[in-house]
Amino acid sequence: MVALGAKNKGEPSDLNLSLDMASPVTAEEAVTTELRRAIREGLLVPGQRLTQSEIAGQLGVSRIPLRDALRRLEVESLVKIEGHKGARVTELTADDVAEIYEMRIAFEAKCMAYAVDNISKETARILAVAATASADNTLSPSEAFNQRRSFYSDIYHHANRPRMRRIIMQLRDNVDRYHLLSNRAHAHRSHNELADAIADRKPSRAAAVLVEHICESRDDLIEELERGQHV
Amino acid sequence: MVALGAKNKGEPSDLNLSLDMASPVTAEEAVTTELRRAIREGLLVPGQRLTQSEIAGQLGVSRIPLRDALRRLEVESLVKIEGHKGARVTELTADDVAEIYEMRIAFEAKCMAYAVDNISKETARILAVAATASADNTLSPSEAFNQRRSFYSDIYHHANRPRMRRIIMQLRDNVDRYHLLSNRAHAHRSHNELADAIADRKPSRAAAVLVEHICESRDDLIEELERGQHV
DNA sequence: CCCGTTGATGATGGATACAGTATACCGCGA
DNA sequence: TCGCGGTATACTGTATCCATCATCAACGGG
Repeated sequence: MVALGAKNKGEPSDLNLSLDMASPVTAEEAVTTELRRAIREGLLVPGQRLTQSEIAGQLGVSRIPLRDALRRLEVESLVKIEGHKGARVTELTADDVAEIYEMRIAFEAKCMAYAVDNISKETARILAVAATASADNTLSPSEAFNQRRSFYSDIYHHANRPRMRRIIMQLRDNVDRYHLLSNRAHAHRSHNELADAIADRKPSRAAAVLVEHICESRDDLIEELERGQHV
Repeated sequence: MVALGAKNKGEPSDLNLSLDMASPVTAEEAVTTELRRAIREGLLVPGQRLTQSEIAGQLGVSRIPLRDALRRLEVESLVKIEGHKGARVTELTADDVAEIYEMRIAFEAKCMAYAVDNISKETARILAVAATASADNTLSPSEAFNQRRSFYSDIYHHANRPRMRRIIMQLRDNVDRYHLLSNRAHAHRSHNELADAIADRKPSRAAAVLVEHICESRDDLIEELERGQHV
């Protein structure tokens, strides 16, 4: 079950993947979760070829559940499956990133406002604490990322928009993997402002702060992407 | 290859499905398209159980491509797959519909404005003609529906927002199948207004007309749904 | 008479095996 | 030497088969 990257052929497939097999009912579910995580955290880099037998072997499962997982991830735009040619991790252009952020802004602003509008005073306090905590960068970058991710997931949960929340998280997954490069200078200040707005339960202010934060993040990423392309 | 509904067991599975096999490269692709169409057009009603062997047999394929298709449709929220229990066509509550429409309004308004902003004068004229044509109800309800659907798909294509467009079409698929019941009284007027706005190339006006149109459609559907629930 | 248990049945999830297609490599000819 | 064609290979797509789990009904006990 535990996996091992061994047969590097030419692609940089040094990935070591493993399934936890804790909660999921089916292997396909476990594979999907693991692959999604691997892509989000950059273990599977954009453009990388995903050979079915290879990945399946590394995960200790057959090709069937792996294919199911790939189909799902394709609808989530994390991989691209082509005819009889195979699957690859999707690559994003600057335009793609801009479009994704446009959608994120539209939905996340709504959800943030709804959430802050709905939550009780105690919940607001708890979430504000979580916001400041996720700004503390005493932990590793990837850990901090997961922290922030679950923080937003928690907040948006209170917006009572399950479908919108799901789309938001998918959109985040699509761009998050590119954020390994970006600098996170103003993240602290933004998150603290957001925590204040949440604690004070001011929906429109929270949404505004969030939008500004997302815009900064977007501009960083796009700049990084375009710089990388010019090289 | 041609299918035939025969073995009704208890569920109202009178469906007759068939694959065209024209363009698609893989059987899974054909199955996905056909199932999506069947769900959108109401051949597969919400809540209906989708037994793998049955559907696969009716489509003349094995269970494998069918399962792949189901996985995709699950991410699109058209079917719900549960553990070891099977797949069903998803049902929508009034809240779900409201949420979906909220997202549609946000995205479609943007796309309509972008599209009208981008298109040339000739394209505007062509699209306006298509808009009025799709309002002419000399053809069957389902035909009119597909006409409108492809009309919007065409327009949004000019918005240069491929991801947003894809999400929009998925959201439409999720609610369209409930529109068989709804009355389409004001559709004519709205579409004519929209055609004018497009022909005049006024983005904000086109978006406003569209939003109003979508809102009317939403209210019709929600009212219908709640009436159905109270019965 | 009711309820919990247990066995049978059917469907789903997964593995193995096979067919078809795209790609790469190699040889041939200009 | 370069371009082209053919074959060989490797991977994908699909079908068939097996294991596992859920559902339901019958049976026995309280």
